[in-house]
Amino acid sequence: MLSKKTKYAFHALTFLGKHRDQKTVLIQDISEEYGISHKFLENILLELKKAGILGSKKGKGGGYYLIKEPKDVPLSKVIRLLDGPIALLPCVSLNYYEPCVECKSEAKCGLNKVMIQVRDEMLNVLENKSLADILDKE
Amino acid sequence: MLSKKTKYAFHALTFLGKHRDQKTVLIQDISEEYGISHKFLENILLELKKAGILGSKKGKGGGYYLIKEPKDVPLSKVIRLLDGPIALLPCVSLNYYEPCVECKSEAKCGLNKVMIQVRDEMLNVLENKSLADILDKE
DNA sequence: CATTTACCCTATAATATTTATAGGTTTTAT
DNA sequence: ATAAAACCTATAAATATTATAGGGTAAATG
Repeated sequence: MLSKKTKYAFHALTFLGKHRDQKTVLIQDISEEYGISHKFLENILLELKKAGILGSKKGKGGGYYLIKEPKDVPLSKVIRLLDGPIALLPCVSLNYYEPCVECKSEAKCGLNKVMIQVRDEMLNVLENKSLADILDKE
Repeated sequence: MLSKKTKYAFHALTFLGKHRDQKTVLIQDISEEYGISHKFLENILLELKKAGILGSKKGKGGGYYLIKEPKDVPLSKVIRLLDGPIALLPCVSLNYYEPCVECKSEAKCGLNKVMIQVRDEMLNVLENKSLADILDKE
């Protein structure tokens, strides 16, 4: 399951995607729409900004806005950013690789090999679906 | 990511699958092979037994053994048993459904719709890969 | 039939992660 | 100047995961 952080990130991105006609959107508008604590959401939006997905403007009249085209925000990017690895085991993660301490040889580990296949099939889905697909269905 | 519990379950099932010629396998043999605490593993094997995947024999000469054919133990079954939902959101889980508190209408939620598609594609992979696939690659 | 072996069961402690809060700092428009 | 709003870092609270403990129960053996 995704963490609440990631789910909230998707909600926020959806809201921002639906209001691209506006210059900026307040944190508060998003937090009220989904009943998310303002401060918690703030941290999430900051991370999305640092990742280059959102832009922001400080001061009066400021707020957040979507920088990227929705089709250029794959689900995989958001999940990796807020939740970490998509792979089911550390030893098959592309972005967060770590060896399994109990494993004597990855080359001989059947679980490792199967989980690489699972990872590739999951990635195929999560990299090809994007914020645009969510917005299309709203 | 899978929990250690689930990863250990896969290790144990792999070990039991590789020793199907024996009548039974000791918890200790498995725990030593993978460096898993005996007691922690015991809880995991018990759950696998309650789920009808393993059988056991008490007393001297006892131990665990695989009841099911490896091809009849899909990854999805083990993951659901030890880790819970496969779906990325509670509102799209088939086996552990819960509505999202922040959601006014699932029918109008684009995130919900996309995550249903993701779930179906993930399930397609996890239901069609089984312990047999792991054993084939050992 | 006593003893040993090994699974069975429940509770609880330790640790890690997630979720949430707090409080100040900086920037900008008016 | 003042108010509005994002920025930043630290820490507290809650929850989930991981691990341990200790006795209970069944079966085999001599």
